Amino acid sequence: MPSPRTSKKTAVATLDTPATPAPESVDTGFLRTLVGYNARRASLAVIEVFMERMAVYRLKVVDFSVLSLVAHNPGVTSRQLCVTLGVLPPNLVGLVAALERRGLIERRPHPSDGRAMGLHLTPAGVELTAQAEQTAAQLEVDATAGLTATERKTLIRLLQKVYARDGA
Amino acid sequence: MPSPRTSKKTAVATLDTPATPAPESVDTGFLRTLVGYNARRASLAVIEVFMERMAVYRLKVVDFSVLSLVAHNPGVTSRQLCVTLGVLPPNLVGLVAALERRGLIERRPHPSDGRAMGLHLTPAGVELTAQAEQTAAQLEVDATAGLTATERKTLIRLLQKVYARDGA
DNA sequence: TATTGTTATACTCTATAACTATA
DNA sequence: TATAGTTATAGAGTATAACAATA
Repeated sequence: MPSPRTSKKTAVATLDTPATPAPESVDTGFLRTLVGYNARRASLAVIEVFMERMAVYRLKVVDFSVLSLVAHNPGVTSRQLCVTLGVLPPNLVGLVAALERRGLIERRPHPSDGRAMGLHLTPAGVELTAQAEQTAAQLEVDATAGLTATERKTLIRLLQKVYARDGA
Repeated sequence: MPSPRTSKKTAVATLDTPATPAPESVDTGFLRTLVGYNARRASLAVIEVFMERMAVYRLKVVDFSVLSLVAHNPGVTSRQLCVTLGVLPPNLVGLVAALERRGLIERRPHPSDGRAMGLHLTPAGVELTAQAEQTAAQLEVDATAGLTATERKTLIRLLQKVYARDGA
C-alpha cells in the first residue's frame, strides 16, 4: 500500500485551492457503520506493519502463519494447514517448497498415512520462528497502541465471536 | 471458505492414532492472540457474505463502496475515492467506467479544476445504491448475529481506534 | 471410490511506468 | 514543476481441472 497519509497537512499548507469540496475529506459515514468495512481497514493497517517487520526475516504473512502452526503442531500435514489457513492446496505447494529450500521446515513421511507428509521445523526453523513470534508479539503492542490491554482483549474476543459463528 | 470445523472432536475419538496431533484440529493458539489474524478472519467472514448479497445487484464490494461514497459525496473526484478506499488510480479507471456504462454514475467536468471529473449518481444509481445500502444494513444484523447491539458498537469503535491512529 | 499432494493454468487483484492535459 | 486521469503492463494472489499414489 502507498502509505495512505505520511503528511496530514504538511507545514506549508496548500492555500491556493480555496473553495473546492475540501482537498481530502470524504464523508465515509455509511461505510463506517459496517463491521466488514472497519474490520478490513483495521486488518490492513495491522498487516501492513506486520509485513514490514516480517520482511526482516524474508517472510510473508502466510509464511509466518505456516511456521507458527508447524511449530505448535509438529507433524501437521499440508491439507490441515490448507483448511486452517484457508489456502487452496495448489497454492500451498510452492510456499512449503520454498520454506523447505531455505532449510526452515522438513517434510517427513507421515507415520500412518502413506499419501501424506508430516511437516516439522528444522533447528534453524525453530530459531527463526521463535524470533518472528517475538517480533509479532511486540507488534501487537505497537499496532494497538491506542488500546488499553483490556480493550485489546475485548477486541479479539468480539472478532472471534464474529468469525467463529459457524466454525465453533 | 471451506467451513473450517464441522466436527470438533467427533463422538468416537480416534484412539488409533495416539501420539499424532489429531486428524483435524490444529492448535492455532499463538495466531489467535494476534489482532491482525483475528481482524483478517473476521473481515473475510463478513465480506464473504457481503459479496454473496451484493452479487444480486451485480456489484463487488469495492463497487458498493464507490457508489456509497459518491452518493454521500456528490461531485467527488476519482483521486479522492482512491485515497479514501486505498485503490490505486489505474485500478479505479475501469471500475468507474463500468459503473458509468451501466448507467449508475455520471462523470461531469469539475467546476473549478479542468483536469478533474466530478462523479455523480444517476437516478438509477441512486435507486440501486439505496437498495444496496439497505441490504448492507441488514447484513450487519445477520453477520454479527452473535453480538449484542452494544458489543457491535464497541467492536466498531475499537476497530476504528486501531486503523485511525495515523490517518485521523 | 475418496483423499493427499502435485502440475499446469486461468482469472482476479494490485502495483509500476509513462503519457496527456490541465494547474 | 506538480497533479488528475488514463493506458499498458507486470506481478502477486486466488481459482479450477486433472493426474499419480495411497487409503
